[in-house]
Amino acid sequence: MARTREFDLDAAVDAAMDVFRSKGYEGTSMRDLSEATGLGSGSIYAAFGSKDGLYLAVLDLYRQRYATPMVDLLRSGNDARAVIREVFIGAVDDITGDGRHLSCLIVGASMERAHQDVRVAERLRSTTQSLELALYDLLAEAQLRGQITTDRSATDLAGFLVTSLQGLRVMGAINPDRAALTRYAEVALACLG
Amino acid sequence: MARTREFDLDAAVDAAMDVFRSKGYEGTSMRDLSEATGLGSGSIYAAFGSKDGLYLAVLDLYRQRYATPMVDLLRSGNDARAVIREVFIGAVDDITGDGRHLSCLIVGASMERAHQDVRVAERLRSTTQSLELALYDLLAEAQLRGQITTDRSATDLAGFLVTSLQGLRVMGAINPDRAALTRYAEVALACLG
DNA sequence: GCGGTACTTTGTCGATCGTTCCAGATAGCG
DNA sequence: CGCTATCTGGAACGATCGACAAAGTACCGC
Repeated sequence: MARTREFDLDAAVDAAMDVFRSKGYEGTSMRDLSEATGLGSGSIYAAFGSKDGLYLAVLDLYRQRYATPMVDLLRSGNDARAVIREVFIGAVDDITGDGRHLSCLIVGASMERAHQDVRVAERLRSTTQSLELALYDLLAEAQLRGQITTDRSATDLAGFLVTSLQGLRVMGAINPDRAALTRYAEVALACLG
Repeated sequence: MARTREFDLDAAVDAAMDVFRSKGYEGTSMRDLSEATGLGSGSIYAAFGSKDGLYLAVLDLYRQRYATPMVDLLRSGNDARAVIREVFIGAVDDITGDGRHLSCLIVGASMERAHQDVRVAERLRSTTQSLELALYDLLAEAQLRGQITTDRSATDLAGFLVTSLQGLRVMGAINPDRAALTRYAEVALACLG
């Protein structure tokens, strides 16, 4: 080994995340990424190989930071309705959190990149599935305990909830009205019976 | 006056729509648009002024073609639950219709353009609002007739349904499974009580 | 402290970006 | 039929795109 890397790789991915979230994939140039990370383009290419490579790294960090904690929360063993509400409220907070207009990378990638890059599509499917699965396990047990409706299968309810979450992200991008989004989320929660 | 315009302006916007829907705004080049419309770039700039101008024209055509009929259907005076189901089924059909991966321009614009172009943001808000309003009128009357739940205000139910519709578009982009999307839509409809 | 190696920086590559301009073609008017 | 205003396609613009190579720099093992 020789000279050590001077910059924090994670910090660079973190900085790049903000850019991709606010400008999208195609709307972000290597120059934008250089400025945001403080790295020369050479360093970026050495570390990530390409713009796509950096984007994938950003997507993975995003999943690790936002999707994984969500799944963990759902699997924490607490009351089903309570944790699901917590997840929804947390999502609304994310959406309306600051005025920096940082849209959800998952939804953005779904619209812009899923059809162009199979690696992105795989990650999106994987993320969605693990979220659906965590919800399914939670809902199925709650159904057994008679805590929520059995009119619909746990599978359908789980998929529906994820759909609602994605919908909230879109609505929030159009009109970031926290009170309204919260009420919409409450309607979705009420579907659990 | 002298020479008249030779090409069909609407047809050009129509052709451009497919490109923007499959590649997004930033991912579409003027070359793509020239090829799709069969026009030279000079003609495009003469007719629309800029890439943004053409995009706005495309967005307006999209609203006229998809959003307006939806509103008309909701205002047709038929049974609330039936027309709402029809709207949702129609949306699922759109999403899974062909294998050409044409994503919803409204959702795409919400994610990619709403934060960058105020004219786009205005149109998105206007479209969403007229859809919500049509749903509100329909739901409020159905509530009076005792056909749907009064646990939630018609306003919240309307917003929730639009949110679900947007969510279906996102989920469809990740995994265009018509049967699954239909079941998720049915769960949303069941929320009407 | 020295050689070697990995990392960083800088400059630049050809391609392509959105846009503009121009020369030729064409249709309406006198 | 000639004139001319307008439209057309394509050439060309400067800027910027993603990507890369070479040169400089700092660190490790010896």
